[in-house]
Amino acid sequence: VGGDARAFARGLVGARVGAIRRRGKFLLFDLDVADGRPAALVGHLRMTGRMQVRPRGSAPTPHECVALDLDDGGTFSFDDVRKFGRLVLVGDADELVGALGPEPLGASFDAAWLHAALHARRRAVKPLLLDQTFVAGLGNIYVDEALFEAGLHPLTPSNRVSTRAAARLADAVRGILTRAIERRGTSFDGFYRTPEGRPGGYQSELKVYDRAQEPCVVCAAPIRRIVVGQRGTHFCPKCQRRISR
DNA sequence: AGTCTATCCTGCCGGC
DNA sequence: TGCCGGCAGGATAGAC
Repeated sequence: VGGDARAFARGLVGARVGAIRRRGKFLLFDLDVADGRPAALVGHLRMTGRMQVRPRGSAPTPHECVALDLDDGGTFSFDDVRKFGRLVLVGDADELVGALGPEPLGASFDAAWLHAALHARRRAVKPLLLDQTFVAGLGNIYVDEALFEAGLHPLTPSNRVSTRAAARLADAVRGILTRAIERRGTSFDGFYRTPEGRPGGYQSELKVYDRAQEPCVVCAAPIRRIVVGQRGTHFCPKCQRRISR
């Protein structure tokens, strides 16, 4: 979308796909090509993007933006209703990957690291967690859920998060992501689908996200919705105080 | 440097 | 009924 389609095609024709990796929310297709051509195809689904392989000659998906014929008879299809997604050729995928923060399910993401990293900045904790260069892979839904689980108000200054609260937050982030992956994602708005075309199941486990005015599952106080950094933000005013313990 | 704000895009929902 | 304004959100460019 918006790029130079001709150059995109020129860089891909004849390229061989090597490893396929994920880093944060990015999908990386390493390309085995020589002579200075782009070395990786980088994809991002953003809100509504979908990638799938359909039989060559089959009907394009409703909002197909890119179709790439593969040599095994399939067609790689990138479909995106809102055109927020990206599919870009880059020379060095490690450049992009290196700019991202640690993987929240990786070994380096733990309570001690998180506490130190939070205290190295002075920013509201929610926008910081959404910053992909701080931690890679967290989106709006899971940040709201993690902050609730940790009992942290979304506007808490990052350098005021206590050691104990940072430990709760690290546990919450890992637990929620692990559970959400088990349930194959969150499909509350009808957009997100698994590669098999089925909705995920985590939406039924959401405790604050999209639950404004509904009772908190812990204390029954009405869940509040505010806007933080242009993002809808949901929290329990009783369970998530501004001062962390 | 670090932090904040506007922008992209379109299907859906609520209000009149 | 039908129309239309407003809302949702990840990343990024540009502003301060």
